[in-house]
Amino acid sequence: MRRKPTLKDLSERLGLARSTVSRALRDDPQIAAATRERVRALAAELGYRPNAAARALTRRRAQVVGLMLPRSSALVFANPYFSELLLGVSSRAEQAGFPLLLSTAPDPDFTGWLREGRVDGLLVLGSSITDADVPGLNRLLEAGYPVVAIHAAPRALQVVSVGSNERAGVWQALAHLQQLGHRRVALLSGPRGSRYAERRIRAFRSGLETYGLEADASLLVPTDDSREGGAAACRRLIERGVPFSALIADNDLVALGALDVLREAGRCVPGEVSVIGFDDTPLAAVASPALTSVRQPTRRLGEIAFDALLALMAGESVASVRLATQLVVRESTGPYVPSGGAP
Amino acid sequence: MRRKPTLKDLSERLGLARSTVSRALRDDPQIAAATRERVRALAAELGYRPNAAARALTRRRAQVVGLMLPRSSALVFANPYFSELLLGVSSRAEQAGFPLLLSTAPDPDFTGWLREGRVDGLLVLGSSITDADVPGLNRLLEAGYPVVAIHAAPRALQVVSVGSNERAGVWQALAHLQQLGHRRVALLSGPRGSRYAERRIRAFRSGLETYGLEADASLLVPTDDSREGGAAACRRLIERGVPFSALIADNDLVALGALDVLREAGRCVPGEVSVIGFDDTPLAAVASPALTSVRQPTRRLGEIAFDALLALMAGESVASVRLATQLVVRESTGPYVPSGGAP
DNA sequence: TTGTAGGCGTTATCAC
DNA sequence: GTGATAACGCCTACAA
Repeated sequence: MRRKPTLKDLSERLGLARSTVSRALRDDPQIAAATRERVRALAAELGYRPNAAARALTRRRAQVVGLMLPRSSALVFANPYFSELLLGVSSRAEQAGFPLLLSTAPDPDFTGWLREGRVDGLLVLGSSITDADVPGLNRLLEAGYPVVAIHAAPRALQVVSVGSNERAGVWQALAHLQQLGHRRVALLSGPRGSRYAERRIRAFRSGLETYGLEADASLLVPTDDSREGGAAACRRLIERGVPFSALIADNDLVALGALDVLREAGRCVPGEVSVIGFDDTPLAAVASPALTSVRQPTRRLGEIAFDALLALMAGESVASVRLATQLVVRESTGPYVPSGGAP
Repeated sequence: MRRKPTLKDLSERLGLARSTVSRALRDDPQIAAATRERVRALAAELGYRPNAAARALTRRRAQVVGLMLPRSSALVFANPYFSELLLGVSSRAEQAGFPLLLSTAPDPDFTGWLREGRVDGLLVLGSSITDADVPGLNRLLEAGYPVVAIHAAPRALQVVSVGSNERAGVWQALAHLQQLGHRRVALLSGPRGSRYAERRIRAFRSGLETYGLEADASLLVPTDDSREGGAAACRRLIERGVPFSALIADNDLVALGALDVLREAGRCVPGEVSVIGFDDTPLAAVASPALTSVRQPTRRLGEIAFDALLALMAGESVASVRLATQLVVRESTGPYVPSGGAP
């Protein structure tokens, strides 16, 4: 592979100093128009491009931002949710001239890229941060490295985060079901023990109380956030003979799994059971019956997260953001009809 | 932000030469075990990490590979197809220790990253390469830069490509329809003029002949590869009164659009019209009726593309690959039933 | 086994 | 306006 041309090559062929050439290429106002043109012409001819590493070394910034989407967390790309997020982030990053360095490692090294100077700022999925990661990340944050968490991160982490108001989302779902007359609502939650799941479970419990719905521990089933997981959870509910006339799933995939099982079991949706998904991914609209789902403004979230990071990198101070969710009502929810199972 | 520790810092605090420290950290066999431990201990204590830019500068490699998924081409992330691809690529990249630099710019600069030394190799979506890009890319390839195209690239480009056998895919779809007794099959193709679409149109035409199906120019409608585009195309077909009993869509989204319109129009699928999608994305299984679709081994494609790139970077010679497609039969195709429209 | 002395390609700081 | 020169942080001969 032929050597790439460098500033030195240009300067020698032009009989100019390297510094002059460098300035000419970045149109420094103090350079004579004539020489600037000479330099640019040759640069174009040789196909010169400044070396990124050398530039990063002297400027002390890589002009890259990192995005960590650990595969472990919620199947990443298999979940359309992440596509949306990536779309939001990447569109802004592109505009700002910061390519994205992407990691999907199951067990991510949150601090490495930043400390190596590989990236100037970092976007992380808050839900993928474990308690074990907190001390390292906190040290980094205290040292002033720009980091933004997407979705809520552990409380102990002093990080700027950008997310949606999940509590309100859960309540919107419950309010809708209550208005339809439902009283026994199941929750197919996320993996037991994940902060993320716990948060929604808390929201669910308090919502039950607020809306005067029945609280019953057997209505709460954990899943692994996949379609199969949703199916398994729903099956468990049915096999145990737990009466319920509506269910809220942790995401649209889980809801689809539940739909599969309800169909198998001959329970009509929404005739006998109402189903609500979460995230309002493209799958929701395609499903049959089309899913009522709690929309998170995912793409917007990605955009806002990137903008926040950029501001942090510019030394501005930035506050965390919580966007509103919205219940998108489709065909999978309907009025409560007293019948066989539910009392 | 506190200065990051460097080799110099370590060496001074240890009373060693920078080179010794450097070697110790990369466990050079020629370093005394004792000093190695001393060095590592301090490095750990200070949280030392070698600076990526400096390392890239001396080693002449960035340890990064680029992936260009131009937004313009087929809606990128909105299409689950790309999620799969990204999943394949990133899983391999992760293993190999090469973070991915991602570009989604609508008008990508294919050669920039490579010439800046920002990446050591490049994965591009073949379908996004325009004829205008060819000369620049060819120069790069001749200079020995490692590039792999995913899916077929322009003929004129001497690039290694990894794709699936789309021709065979189209033929599989046609064979299936022929066996079911269909004679008039429509094609909702990709954007007029895209190489990609032209390729499939050619495959379609030759397939019609091979399987003895009716060739009729009015059965060929271009779309923009979106759900709305599919709907529009199908609507056009119906409004023009073109008789058809089956259709093949350019991708699953387009097929969904067609499904929407057929339902509106009161044409039963698969009773009156059979529909076949392309790509077998997760949407296909969720649709109702579930879509028969031509599966491309998309994730595998991503893996293979990355592996090929790695081999190229290692100086090995690599051949292009064409993987087999597979027709996944679901509910949207059925036997031809003579009736109203189709002769 | 360790140290010395460049060099990687760019930018920034002085001079001229 | 332009030219030397010294960083930036690491690596690799070559010495010792």
